[in-house]
Amino acid sequence: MNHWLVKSEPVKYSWEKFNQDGRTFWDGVRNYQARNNLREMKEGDLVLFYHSNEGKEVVGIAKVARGFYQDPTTTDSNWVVVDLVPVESLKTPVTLEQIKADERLKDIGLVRQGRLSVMALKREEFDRIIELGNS
DNA sequence: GCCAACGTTGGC
DNA sequence: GCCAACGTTGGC
Repeated sequence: MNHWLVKSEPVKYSWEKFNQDGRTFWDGVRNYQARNNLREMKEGDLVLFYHSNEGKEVVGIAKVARGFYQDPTTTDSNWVVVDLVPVESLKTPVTLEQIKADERLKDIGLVRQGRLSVMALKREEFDRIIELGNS
């Protein structure tokens, strides 16, 4: 199983809204690197949900409910989406500041490649963030 | 609101 | 195929 992190601006699509919806397709990715990551997501993979711009913190855990398929919001076959469902909220959100300050997390994609909106996480990184979020 | 980082586009 | 110009993202 793989681990991922996706970003969303809460103004556009927040964790709260996601939980109300119960399920969503992750659209709007228009970057090849992010798209390639979407294509590698498999049903059952776990995904951290990060709020960019406002909050700047990891707020919850989601799960891939359906692997990639054509983005229904465009006819351009370059772009795909995956279906996500919420799993649980972190007890305390893990801020970007905490991540940068953590010896084990300071090299993750979120810090090194700030603009990428869908990225892979190592299991250790994923587990560490969960640990911080539940302590 | 500014700016750094970085991806994309287009001229040559 | 290089590189300058430009656009977008996201932290501050």
